[in-house]
Amino acid sequence: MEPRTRDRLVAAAAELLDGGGPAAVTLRDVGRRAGVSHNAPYKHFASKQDLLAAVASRELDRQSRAMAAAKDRGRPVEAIRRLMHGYIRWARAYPQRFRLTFGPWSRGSEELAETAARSRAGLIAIARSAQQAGQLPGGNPERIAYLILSLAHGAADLAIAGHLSAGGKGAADPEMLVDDLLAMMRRGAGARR
Amino acid sequence: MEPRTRDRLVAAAAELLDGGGPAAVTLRDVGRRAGVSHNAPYKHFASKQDLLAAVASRELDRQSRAMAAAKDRGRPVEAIRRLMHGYIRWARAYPQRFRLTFGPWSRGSEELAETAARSRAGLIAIARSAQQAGQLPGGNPERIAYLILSLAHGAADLAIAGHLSAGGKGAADPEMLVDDLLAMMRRGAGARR
DNA sequence: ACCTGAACACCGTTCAAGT
DNA sequence: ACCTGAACACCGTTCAAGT
Repeated sequence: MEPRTRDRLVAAAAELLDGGGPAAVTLRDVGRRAGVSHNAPYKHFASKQDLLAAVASRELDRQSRAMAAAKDRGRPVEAIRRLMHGYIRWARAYPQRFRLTFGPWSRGSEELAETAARSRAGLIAIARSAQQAGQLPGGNPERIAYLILSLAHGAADLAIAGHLSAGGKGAADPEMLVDDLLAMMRRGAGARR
Repeated sequence: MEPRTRDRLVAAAAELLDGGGPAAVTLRDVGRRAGVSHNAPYKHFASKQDLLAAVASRELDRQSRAMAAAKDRGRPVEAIRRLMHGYIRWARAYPQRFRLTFGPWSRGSEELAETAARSRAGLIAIARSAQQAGQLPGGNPERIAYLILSLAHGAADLAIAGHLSAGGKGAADPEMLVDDLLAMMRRGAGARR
């Protein structure tokens, strides 16, 4: 059985997005790549924005699955480290999908917001485990989790934009910053016992 | 003397950008707002992308100036805190300019990259002062500065995208996360003396 | 030096119609 | 249920021309 037209449209849109951002995702090219007319996408998506939201949804889905898979593998703090490194690797490998996913497409799409929330809940749960294991400082686990996620997200975004190195030297790379933060946090947790 | 056409074009572009993102910045509207033909922008900018780069440059310039102004006011760590809070306030007040500034516009524009580098150098200098005053942990001041900047940047970006709250509760806001990180760092600095 | 108006190719979207 | 082809309004960009 052939892959569904809808899936082919989403895949084509993702490829075009990688090539040149949302502006490069023309419905005519999407249709051409999927082997249908430039008009067929409208039978599956209400608009171009809807099609792009579907691409973002697919990316968030994968992230959510990675979060769930990492939940019970190794020490909690190591799981967090692995997840954040993976997040950064994804962002740098597919900067356009990364930007799209956190763009203004969450607006309106209920399902998209839920997938993202589920993914974040997974991270928070692991952070709570790490706290209980004495590998992260105490306090609200949400705040700890969001602190780590915000750093990884910001470091990845700045790296993509080329704003994370002084004169091209690259004295700080995103993975290193995540490790620095986790080390600092571990020290903070240790001081309490 | 009337404001220069060029400046009026940049101002018009910034307003349109705030309204609806880069797609809403049509050269026809920019021209209309500046009181010239839809074609006049091409006498000042090579392309629409160039015009948007000028908007980004203006924003980076302001940031760079804020960085310089904060340099010698109060304790270094307080200056950093004030700067990061200001950064976050700017990002949330003008999300489209924030996104544009760290978008793919740095590519090609030499001047833009230099302004950004100057701004970052200012932050690094303050971080170094804070280290010497025992208000931040030791180590490479660049890494410390980029750690703080990445967190502020990431928290602001996630907040804009609506990905910083679990179910709309808003358990973590960007300013709070910055304060958490700085407090943790101060504790780390204290442990060494 | 700075601006205008016509023109071109392209794009998102709509519509009437076909299986 | 899914797709096509023509058509419309709009946009970035170019060009010849005007002061």
